[in-house]
Amino acid sequence: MESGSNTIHPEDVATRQRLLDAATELFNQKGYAATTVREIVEAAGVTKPVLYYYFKNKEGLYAELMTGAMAEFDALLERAESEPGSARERIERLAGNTMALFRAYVPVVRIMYAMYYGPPQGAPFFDFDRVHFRFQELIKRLLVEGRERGEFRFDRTEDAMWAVIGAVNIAQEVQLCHPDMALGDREFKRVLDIVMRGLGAEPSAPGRRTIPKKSKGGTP
Amino acid sequence: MESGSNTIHPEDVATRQRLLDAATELFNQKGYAATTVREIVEAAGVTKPVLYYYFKNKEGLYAELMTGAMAEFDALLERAESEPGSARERIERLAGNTMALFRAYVPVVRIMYAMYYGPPQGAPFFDFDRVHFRFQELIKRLLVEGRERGEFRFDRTEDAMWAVIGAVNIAQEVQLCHPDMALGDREFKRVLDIVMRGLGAEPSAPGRRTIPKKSKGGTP
DNA sequence: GTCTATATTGAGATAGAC
DNA sequence: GTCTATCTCAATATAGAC
Repeated sequence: MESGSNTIHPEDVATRQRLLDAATELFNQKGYAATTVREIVEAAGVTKPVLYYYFKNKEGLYAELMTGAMAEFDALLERAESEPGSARERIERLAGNTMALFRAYVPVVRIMYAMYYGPPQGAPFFDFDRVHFRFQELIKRLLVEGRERGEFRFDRTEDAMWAVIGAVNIAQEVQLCHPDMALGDREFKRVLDIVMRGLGAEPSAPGRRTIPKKSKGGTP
Repeated sequence: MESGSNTIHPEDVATRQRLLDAATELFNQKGYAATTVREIVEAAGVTKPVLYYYFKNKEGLYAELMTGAMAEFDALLERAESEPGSARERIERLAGNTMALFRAYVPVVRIMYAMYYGPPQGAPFFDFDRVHFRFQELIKRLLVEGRERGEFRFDRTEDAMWAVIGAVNIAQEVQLCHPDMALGDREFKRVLDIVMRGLGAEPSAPGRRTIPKKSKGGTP
């Protein structure tokens, strides 16, 4: 302030981040409602006014956590809308990136799950469903595109969507609840490949090299 | 007591059940911790001592809800251990029965999810993971059995298991969180069929009537 | 202002009559 | 089996000293 500097000092971001981290930790341990501002600032090694400076209040801090993570996922979906590659490639890339983001945000995601499934805690509402729906719609579009291109073969788009999302979803749940048995990138890819195969996709040449068939679906 | 009757009067079960129902409703609305005994008994139209008569206390009532549902699922798994049919049939039956049970217990399951994901609420601990693991193990065994019989074709049992469980899991989540778009028996079966196909299973003759092949895997 | 001691409330739990 | 009346106890609020 006094120095008139318009740069962000390392201490600023560090302090801000320490508050976010401390809040994340505490919200996870005791829940949002049971966590007091006092506990957060003590854990972050700052005083109350610092929290009210960076965030409006406890709700603001919480909102920052939620919107921060959701915005990243939104951005991921945005990018995924206009990416090159076959439908299958795009679905697998989207699913993989989703998992990577999920892993990076596990502590925040825990809070989201607690808010979504848990009892009301007086926290401001966030529409966690919105991004899920957007994800679903994108998957559906990619599936339809893939079917039109002849990559996939399925009757109902909804069914195919649930099969794909089921794989992503279970990988997320295991990551969240049983990190010890979490699926790595390769494991997840293999699970997704099972679904892809179920959707009539060609084997993705893991190991053996196959020549892509030119004639498809003809009479034997 | 005085009549010496050993039959259970309709009023008895009704009262007990009303308490369970009222508690379920309230635990869902406000969470376990925030729900008072007074609210439960008022909602059930009885007085406090009635609750303490049928259940030891609030924890006992809660425990009854949890163990009741879990016991049913355990029984389902028990039965599924020794059932006839192909591996695929058994998996599909198990998955279908699981979904039916899930639907029947949705209100109780909501409480379980809140306890599992939500903040601590001072409720007694229940090992919700146990039944999941048992379910996973059974699925794995059926998958291995199916592969040995030539019904399935997959490299790693774990991958196949996650693909199957992913389908079951997503069906449950949609049932729980978006009942309006919940998968019915037929829809769920179709999603599972996609996974089965991914596992190399033969198409399950949906609609058209096919003669079961006697020779399998032979050269065409 | 802050602190401690006391009051008040409200929740879970029980005794004993009917 | 159910009720009325009561008890215990912990959290919270508040008064009043410092």
